[in-house]
Amino acid sequence: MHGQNLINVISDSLPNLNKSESKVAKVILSDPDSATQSSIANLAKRAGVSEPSVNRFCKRFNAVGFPDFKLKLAMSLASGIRFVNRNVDPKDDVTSYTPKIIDSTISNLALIRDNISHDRVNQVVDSLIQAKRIYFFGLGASGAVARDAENKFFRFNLPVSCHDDVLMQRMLASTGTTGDVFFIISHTGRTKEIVEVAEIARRNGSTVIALTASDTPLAEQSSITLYVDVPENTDEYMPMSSRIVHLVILDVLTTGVTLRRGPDFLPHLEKIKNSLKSTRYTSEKQ
Amino acid sequence: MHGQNLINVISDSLPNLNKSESKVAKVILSDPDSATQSSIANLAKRAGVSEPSVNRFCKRFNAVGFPDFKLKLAMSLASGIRFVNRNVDPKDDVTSYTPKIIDSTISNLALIRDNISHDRVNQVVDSLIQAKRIYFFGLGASGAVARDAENKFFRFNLPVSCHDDVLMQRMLASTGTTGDVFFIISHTGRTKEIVEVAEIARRNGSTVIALTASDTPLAEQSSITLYVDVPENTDEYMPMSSRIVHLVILDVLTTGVTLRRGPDFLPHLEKIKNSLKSTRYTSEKQ
DNA sequence: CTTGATTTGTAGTAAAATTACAAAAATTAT
DNA sequence: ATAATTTTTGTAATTTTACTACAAATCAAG
Repeated sequence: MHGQNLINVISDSLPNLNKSESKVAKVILSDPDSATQSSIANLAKRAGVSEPSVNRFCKRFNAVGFPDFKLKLAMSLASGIRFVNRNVDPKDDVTSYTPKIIDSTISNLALIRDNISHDRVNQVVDSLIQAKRIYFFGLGASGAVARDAENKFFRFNLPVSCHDDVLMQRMLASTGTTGDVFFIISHTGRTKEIVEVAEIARRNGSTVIALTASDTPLAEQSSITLYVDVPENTDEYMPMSSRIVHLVILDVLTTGVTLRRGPDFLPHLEKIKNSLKSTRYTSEKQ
Repeated sequence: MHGQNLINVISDSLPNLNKSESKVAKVILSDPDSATQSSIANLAKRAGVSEPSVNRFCKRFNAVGFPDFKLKLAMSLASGIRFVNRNVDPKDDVTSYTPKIIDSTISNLALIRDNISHDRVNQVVDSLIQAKRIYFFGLGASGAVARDAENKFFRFNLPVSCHDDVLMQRMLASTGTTGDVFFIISHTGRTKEIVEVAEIARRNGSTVIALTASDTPLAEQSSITLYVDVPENTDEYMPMSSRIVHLVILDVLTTGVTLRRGPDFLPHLEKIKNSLKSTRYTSEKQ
């Protein structure tokens, strides 16, 4: 794991701590910022324990000693992710649920950053570059993701389209041939229709790329799968954030395609950018 | 600014430092990480100066003393080095551009987390809850965002729809009345058509909520604006990440609406969730 | 060169953190 | 239950670290 946030490590191991250690933990968690600025004596006093207890606490969390612990705490505060895995609570107000939701999204992105297979990404970029035609398929929330993907890939001068209608997807899948790429986006990887579509497409010799969870029927039916295993959200109030992760992965793929195309391709992208200029009010700066 | 990076502050003021201070500065800049872990004696020795010189150096940069300086240095390393300002380079390969893109998205999210106006979010949640009808409008990439928003808000039993067609948007805006909410999403806030649509809607007494950049024509035409100022990406290879930020803000808004609705509303959400179950292959676990 | 200001270092002091060890709890076996 | 053992916690001494006051050195201007 990529250096999990110290605050969360502490709060996760809270049940495994002994009496004085948990006293220290609580004081630190209640106000981590002030903890980074107090001396060991001060913190010990606030927690109602002895100084060596605080020191032992620090060592338990893989710090050399108290100063080192403060340093690590400060760093993990600075790195920004404060509420990872903290669920939204019914009595939260804006000031608390807003950072919670954003932080949870951030932590999901950090997770995929550390776990995505670069080989797979490369393979997918290869397939997309060689494709005669690209179809982006998705249903529901993933429909919007497919839509976004179309918008981005359109700029590559590739014959690309996006479909969120099951019947249309079926028809296209069954008329697809070798060289066609069906890029299927699905959070669950278990939606029957979409799995069937993948199967049909593959039977006809098309390449099926799936952006979905691992160990799912859709993953099985695909030529290449980019796995996105975002932790299940058990909390009613927490929004599903796999969409965001999907979108960012598509950003990665478009970047991969752009780079593979080489610098000769940049003028083309520039042209598309410029074509939109006349539709806008100019900014004061210009 | 968000607490300027200490490293940059030091290297900027390098010419204004006296002999021993600049010796200290050079040692710190040459290896900031190790500086955060050394004692004042060690650092003094490495810089070839006395301990009080190091101490004075720290005070010059607004630290209480050496330990406080180390803390600040560590924090600015943690927040800076990770994300922020790492552009994709034409000779990057998958292993380098993938984390760069994800990190840049993360840093944009962290930025909005620290800067979004909670009052505005509250106002918008209020408006959405009281709305007789909600329209989500967007063009291009923002069309996909609007689409996603519709998908999410649909579950609230509110009459909601999504439109990415300019003519349709115009017609709806001009037939809107008091109580209708037009939620307009735009990265630039300068697309002529969408600004006009906002103007028309507001003239007819509808509420116009904009999710866009500050100081733009669209922001001016709106009743409430949620500002998303994602740094301009000058780099050709860097994908536009305001979409992602927009989506996450919509997550925040839906959470706000859910919480405002109170726990009585949860069964309804549950019902919708269940309605999708039969469309899926069950997971092995169940 | 001399005067005054600034910079730097020395030595002593204060504070902070750590260690070794002993007392107190808690746990286990009898 | 109670004795034995382990674990937890605190006390006190030690060591390390940082800071302060002051003096020496360096530098600049006349």
